[in-house]
Amino acid sequence: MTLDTVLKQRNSNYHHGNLRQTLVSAATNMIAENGIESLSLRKLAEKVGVSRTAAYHYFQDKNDLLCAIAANGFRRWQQSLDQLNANQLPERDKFEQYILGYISFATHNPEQYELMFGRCIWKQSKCTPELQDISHRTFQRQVEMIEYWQSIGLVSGDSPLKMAQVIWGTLHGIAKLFIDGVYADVGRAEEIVISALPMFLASKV
Amino acid sequence: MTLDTVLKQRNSNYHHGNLRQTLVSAATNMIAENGIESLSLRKLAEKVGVSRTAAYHYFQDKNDLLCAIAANGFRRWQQSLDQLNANQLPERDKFEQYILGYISFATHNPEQYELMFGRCIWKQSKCTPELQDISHRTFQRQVEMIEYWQSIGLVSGDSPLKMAQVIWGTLHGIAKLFIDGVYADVGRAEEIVISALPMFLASKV
DNA sequence: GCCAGCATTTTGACACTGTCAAGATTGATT
DNA sequence: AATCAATCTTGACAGTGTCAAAATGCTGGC
Repeated sequence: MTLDTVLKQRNSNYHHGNLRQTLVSAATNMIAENGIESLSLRKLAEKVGVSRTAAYHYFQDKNDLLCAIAANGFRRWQQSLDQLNANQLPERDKFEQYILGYISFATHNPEQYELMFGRCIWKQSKCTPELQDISHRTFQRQVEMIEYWQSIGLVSGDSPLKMAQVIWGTLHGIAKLFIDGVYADVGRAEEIVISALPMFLASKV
Repeated sequence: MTLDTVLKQRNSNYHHGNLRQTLVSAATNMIAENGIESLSLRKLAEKVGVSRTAAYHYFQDKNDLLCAIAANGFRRWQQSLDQLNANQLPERDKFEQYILGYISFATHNPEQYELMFGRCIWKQSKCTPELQDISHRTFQRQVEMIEYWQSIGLVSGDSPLKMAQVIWGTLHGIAKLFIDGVYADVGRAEEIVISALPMFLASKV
């Protein structure tokens, strides 16, 4: 596809060029601004400059689109894990960075986070194969990281798997209490999670 | 109001008698069965045998009704705390019962729990004065209980308030991961939270 | 160069939702 | 018995997700 083909396609609404990706990113912006519940396919279509049902050629339904947004979130989260592992830090600091990174990701992308880990998609267990796949891999990876930190004696607990689930639970819970507005001041989330850190560590240093 | 007045009111739809309470309890049942998102005022009205907009005489809008359900949830939760405190148990066992009770309440009333602690009401900060009041009292009480357990050396941590928030976060997070279907088998929630118990305790017994 | 076929987008329609304004019904009070 | 206020209903409107059928434009084969 040549450049002017793309440009020509930009002008006409027909054969938009990359409507699918445009829809996903526009939708991601819209939920970030006004929340998941106020996203409608019609407003999205209008924003993108396309008719109300155009999205149905790329997504089975609204849920399918939301799954795509969530999957993107997992990709971003995976990248930040890669970045963390690339650093040559002492494992204790890595663990701390992991925890802070989790809270930071959640509080800076609350709506995407909700799609990734919230009831919206998982409860009705209407989960795209793509999302199923990447989320499962991410969960797995998370568990393995914590299991590793436990195996080197950094993290406490007897059952590695259970401890991983507990730690994840703590991070998720603190994140959600702030994100959802039960606790008011989101800025305090990191502070709270730092105070949870010694709880996880085998030697309370 | 005499008995036959009530009975007469039962037959006619006009002057139902206690429509407000009927609506709340019917709605509570409906969300328990099919989830919050599939509750509509119209289906509710039909179930109760009343016209679509009848509820608007008792509730400002749908959110107002949901707040009433949440407030009821807090009342129930307060009662279970009363019951816990009435028991003459060693404090360690009380703490364990508290934790198990929390998870049990959440997993047995997932939709009501979501209304009490979830984004649905709090995020848009559209919170009834009644709900504001009782929820605030409950949060306060919860914090005080944990602060107490900490003051007698049962629970670890330096800042009592922060530790209370961390513990609550952990319970909330584990509950929500199961409730929302991120973790599959809800039955394992109690098992997980029990494995988190030593993490909270000052002496790991 | 043109046409068939295909991918892509639109239009029309439907059932469903929350909510408002105006009217209807009924029990209680005078 | 008449009036009033509380209570409930009807009608209406804009907004939603989604389906079926039609319209549009690109592309490969002649």
